Amino acid sequence: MEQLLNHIKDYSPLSDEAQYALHDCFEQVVLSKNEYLLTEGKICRHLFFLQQGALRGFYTLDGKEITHWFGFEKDFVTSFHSFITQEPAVENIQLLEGSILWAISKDTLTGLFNQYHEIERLVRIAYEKYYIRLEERFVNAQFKTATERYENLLLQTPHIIERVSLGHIASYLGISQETLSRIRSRF
Amino acid sequence: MEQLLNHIKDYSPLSDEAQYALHDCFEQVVLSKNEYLLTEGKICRHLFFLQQGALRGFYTLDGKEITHWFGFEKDFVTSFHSFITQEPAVENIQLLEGSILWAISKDTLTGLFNQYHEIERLVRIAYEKYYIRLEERFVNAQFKTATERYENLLLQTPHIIERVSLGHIASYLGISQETLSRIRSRF
DNA sequence: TTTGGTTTTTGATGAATGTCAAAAATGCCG
DNA sequence: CGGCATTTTTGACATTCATCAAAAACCAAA
Repeated sequence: MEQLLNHIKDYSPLSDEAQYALHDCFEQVVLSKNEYLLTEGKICRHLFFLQQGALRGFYTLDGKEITHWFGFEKDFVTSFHSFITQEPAVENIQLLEGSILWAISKDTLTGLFNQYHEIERLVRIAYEKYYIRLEERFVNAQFKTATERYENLLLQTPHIIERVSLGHIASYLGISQETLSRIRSRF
Repeated sequence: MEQLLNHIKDYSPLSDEAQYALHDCFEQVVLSKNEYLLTEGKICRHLFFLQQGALRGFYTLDGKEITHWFGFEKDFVTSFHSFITQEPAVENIQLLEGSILWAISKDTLTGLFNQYHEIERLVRIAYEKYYIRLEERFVNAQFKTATERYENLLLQTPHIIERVSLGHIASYLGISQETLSRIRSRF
């Protein structure tokens, strides 16, 4: 929980009062490898903070699993579309490692927004960071070659390689496992 | 200006007071076709609401222009990364048609956030919509074929076809102009 | 309506990447 | 340590798409 509160301070400073409120509203969730945080068709009612561990978001297309994002330590994770719209999720969230998370429900968060302007600000600022991150991924996806995408991954988040299987990384980069293997073999 | 205030109400209701404040803080900008709202290397200090017209965001890569987004009526537009970080923009924003916009500076907006919780909420909600929109584009970019991306464009925003040149659309879809021409020729 | 510039189409070719299948390597558990 | 399941690599081939070049269509201004 301290990790969460400390991390949050990097986004925007919070009054003690707001921090206490947050402290009271998050609940710990512990899951082991391969378990699911969310499955397709369910409505995602919580936002999670990943304190320790790793997970992936994936959906199924033509019988194949497409991993479109990973979550690691200090990431906020949820099925964003479902969480915001409260419609059924199109994706699954699966643990890649045993993990410790902190969960807050959408209703509770909405209540905090009403009570604390500063918490809504915090989320506004967090959104900005996540938007910029997604923008970069988008530009990579659309306008760079497979090799460039892989090099970029090595530069930006080298730790992924050690914790995630080749197949999942290939999917994440939008290329086949075989192609990634070949790219890798020529450094 | 009424379009702007009306549009904003779709995101989140606002008190009269907050509406007056917004009204006072936006300034009209009128530009003609081919003019630039922003050029690469400049810091983007404003957020714009596009009341009437069309524009594109593009950057240069290997001597070629890559159009990565379009703006049309009722869109909020800015160079997001530059606007948020106040670092030099990597992109250009160019008018595709003569347009009417409303501009607010970052400082002014920040001031409004401090004064009106409800305006910060409005922006938080707007971010959610824009984030979901970008997520969809990302999935399209990374995991769909050129043909599927074009079909998707026809379904979701058919009006683009009539207002934007083939070359710009091809770039936006991440494919060459020739390939788009061929896709189109076989319906 | 002619003219010149821009945009779009068409054709030929090559590079990048996907698919299928099988072999090799790795890792886990008894 | 040995065996089985999973992951990764390798090979052959097909497909998609980019590139280059040229022709055709379109459009706006004189």
